[in-house]
Amino acid sequence: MSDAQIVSLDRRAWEIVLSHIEGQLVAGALGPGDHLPPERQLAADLAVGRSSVREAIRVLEVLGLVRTSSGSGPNSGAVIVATPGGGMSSLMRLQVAATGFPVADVVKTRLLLETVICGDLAERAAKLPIGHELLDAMDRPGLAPEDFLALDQQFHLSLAEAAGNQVITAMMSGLRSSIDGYVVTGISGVSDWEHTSARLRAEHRNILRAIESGYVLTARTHINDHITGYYAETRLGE
Amino acid sequence: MSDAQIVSLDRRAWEIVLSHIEGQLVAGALGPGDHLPPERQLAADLAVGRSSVREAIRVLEVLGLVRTSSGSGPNSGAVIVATPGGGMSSLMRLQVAATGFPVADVVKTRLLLETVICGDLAERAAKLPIGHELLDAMDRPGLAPEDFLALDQQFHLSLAEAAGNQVITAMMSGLRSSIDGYVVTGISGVSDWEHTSARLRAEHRNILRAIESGYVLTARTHINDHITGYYAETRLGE
DNA sequence: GTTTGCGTTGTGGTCTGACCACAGTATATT
DNA sequence: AATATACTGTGGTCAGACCACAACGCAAAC
Repeated sequence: MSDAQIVSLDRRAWEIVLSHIEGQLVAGALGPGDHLPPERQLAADLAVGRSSVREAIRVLEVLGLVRTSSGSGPNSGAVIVATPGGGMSSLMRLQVAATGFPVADVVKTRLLLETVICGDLAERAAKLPIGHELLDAMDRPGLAPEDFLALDQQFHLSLAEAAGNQVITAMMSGLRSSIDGYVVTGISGVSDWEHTSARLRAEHRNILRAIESGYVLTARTHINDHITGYYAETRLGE
Repeated sequence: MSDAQIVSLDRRAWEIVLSHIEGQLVAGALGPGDHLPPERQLAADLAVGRSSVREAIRVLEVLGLVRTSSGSGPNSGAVIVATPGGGMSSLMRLQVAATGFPVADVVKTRLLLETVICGDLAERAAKLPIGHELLDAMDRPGLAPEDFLALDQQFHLSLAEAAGNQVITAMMSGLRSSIDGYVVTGISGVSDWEHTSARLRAEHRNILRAIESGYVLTARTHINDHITGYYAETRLGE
């Protein structure tokens, strides 16, 4: 069921380009920080049109594998970057938009992953200084709901990063941004934002305390209730 | 840090096209089964070049949102399909190739997700007729290792599908195909394939039995040992 | 009347060539 | 030596021209 790789039996020209680059990646000939050849040269080398090269590079860009910049000098051109978060976000956001991913499934998956993350962190009794900083920032009075949610996202993402699994971190990033629109819209349905945000902040503190104290089950329960409660309040995930 | 959507403040022309289509998706003006306008018309409508439209559509295609076909008639053109598996596979495969995703993290994530899946299925004591069919097919004598692994992949994917979470199913699909090359290469390091495949088949049966009997913890343990054992044998995930 | 065959039409797929904007770099000017 | 200027190479974009392909419609043949 997997696609044919490396061997360029691809029919469309842009797939030839994509396979070629992928082949160089797996062979180690290309890696993070390296520059792709200029589009014109790549087109000439592979005997395809420049537009086909561009389509392939466009795909790589959206998938978070390259960053392109115009101009001249060492910073120009297409550079391998391997930042999976952006690609995962685009993918999930569009899939949710096209109803390929039900919002409820996104919410459930987030709940699942984050519970595991917090359990892992608690088992190691991990210290989370960045988390404390973000929570302090969220305590600022008069913080707009949108800014609060942005910090909230950073907080949860920092937990994923602390867990140290890059795949899960990217997934969490994608999951959150895919329902970001719904989350932001959801706050309009909250009657007393002050009260809600105070509760969320307290729950965050509890989660952090349980993790740093090494209370595995408590951490899991807290994060589970935290997420479940918020989605229940905003009528999401139904 | 999500991207700006819908509002076309995008700088690059292809992003305008992508935003436009995404906007129609979230608005419900486009959905699975619908046709995108012809490339030429879309270019004219949005006042961009056709090549920019093509770049956007190419992205959507790789992400698993549209299927394109030439020719005329109701089957031609770009059709919304929302098949997330392909997009997730491309993304993860390329990220692994570019060392954005360490193989060890992929393996850990798969282990995590599949454990949860089997636990869920066991809680519902789900019946899995498709799983039995696949296992029967894997019992065929003289089956080539590659074919065995293909069926193995289908078996594990069928568990994910049975669990009913489309996000997790897509993730499982992507995770597996991203390390497919390593898995296939790994069998060359197995000294006695007959013995190994017999063990794998037996473990599959045990997993299925535990699930259908509703033994949650047993199912979880079995799937965990099954995956861990295989990766240990093929020296993967190190 | 039915079937067969062929041209028409509209779609994506591709290539070519031509610009533009931009950012470094080299050169000339002061 | 400092500054201004021209040059070069990069991605970004567009326009136009083909091609292959699949469906449709109409006409000819049966």
